[in-house]
Amino acid sequence: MDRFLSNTVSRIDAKGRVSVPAHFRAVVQKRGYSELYALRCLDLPAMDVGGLDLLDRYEQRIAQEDPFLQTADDMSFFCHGDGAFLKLDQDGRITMTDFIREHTGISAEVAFVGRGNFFQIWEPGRLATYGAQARARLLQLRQGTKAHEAKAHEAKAGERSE
Amino acid sequence: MDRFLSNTVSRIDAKGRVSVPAHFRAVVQKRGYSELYALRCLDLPAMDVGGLDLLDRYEQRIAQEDPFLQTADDMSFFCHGDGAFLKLDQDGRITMTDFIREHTGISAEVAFVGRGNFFQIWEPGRLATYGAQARARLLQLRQGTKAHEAKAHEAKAGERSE
DNA sequence: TGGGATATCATGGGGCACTATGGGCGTCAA
DNA sequence: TTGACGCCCATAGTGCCCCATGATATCCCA
Repeated sequence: MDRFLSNTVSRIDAKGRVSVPAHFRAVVQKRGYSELYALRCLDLPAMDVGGLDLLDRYEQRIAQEDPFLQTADDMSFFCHGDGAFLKLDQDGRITMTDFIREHTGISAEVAFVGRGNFFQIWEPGRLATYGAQARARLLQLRQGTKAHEAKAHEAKAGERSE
Repeated sequence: MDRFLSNTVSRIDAKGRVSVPAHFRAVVQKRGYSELYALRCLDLPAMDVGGLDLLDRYEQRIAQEDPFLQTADDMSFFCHGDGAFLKLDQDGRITMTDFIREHTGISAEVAFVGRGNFFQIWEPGRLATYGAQARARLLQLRQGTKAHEAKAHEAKAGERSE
């Protein structure tokens, strides 16, 4: 399968390196990504990592903003900002740069989270917090607890009922 | 028959492997699943396990959302981040990874529960508790009203033992 | 109808290959 | 020189392939 799935935590070694999970590396190869790009998530303390198509996704996102406003430019600067190119060494490890650490809060351990077409890098603690929140939101959606919002999503949400 | 039916408990061996019940394996084959997709249930300490169509359904559902809104992100976070592929070894066994154990509480034994188009994996004790509660709810439903809530409470109280 | 032969299953374990992880060393630039 | 970085190797741990065993179930034939 060629999708990034599941999540793992690995330790950063004394030199600041982390092994990218073997399964993820396999996906990278299967998808033919010759290079990995890491971009700062706009609204989360995480990095999005993927191939060149990841850049397209961000450009679409930014294109949603009014080009006459400062916002679009800020967004672009923020997430493209520094060199966000990740190089896999020959043992399949990447180096956790300050660019990554600053944005994610990563220090000793890294959580890799599959997201289908790309994956994310998190500080494990923050990931747990965010994950719990995301689950709570989904549960709410499913149970249609919030009368107003639920209405809007009702038709769609009936999906997962078995 | 090509539905997952009934339930079984099997032991995990010293290497962390469990045999998937032969009957389930037959269904897997009949349905042409080449890989198994496992997903952490949103509100239960269980894993849903099925073919790739299970994942496809989620992805199609996500595609209906605005990809840059939080709902889409939450959904992807759930079905990709909390999902994994299970590999059947050639003896029809799967390995109980920490990924599964953490969510389900599984340690020494696994309960396989048929659910029609997919099946579930539980820690046997928790399954028993949950089953009792489900039966209590059904009973309450059949008896028709909230007038019998007292009864339901009684049932729950008797069977909750965590 | 009973009893053995056969197939299938659950379970255990050996062993190889690969993965994660640590560390040595040279190179290049500040 | 020092520290960041790339390249290389060593080692323990894990996953996965393959085979062996005993228990059950199924079938066939006397």
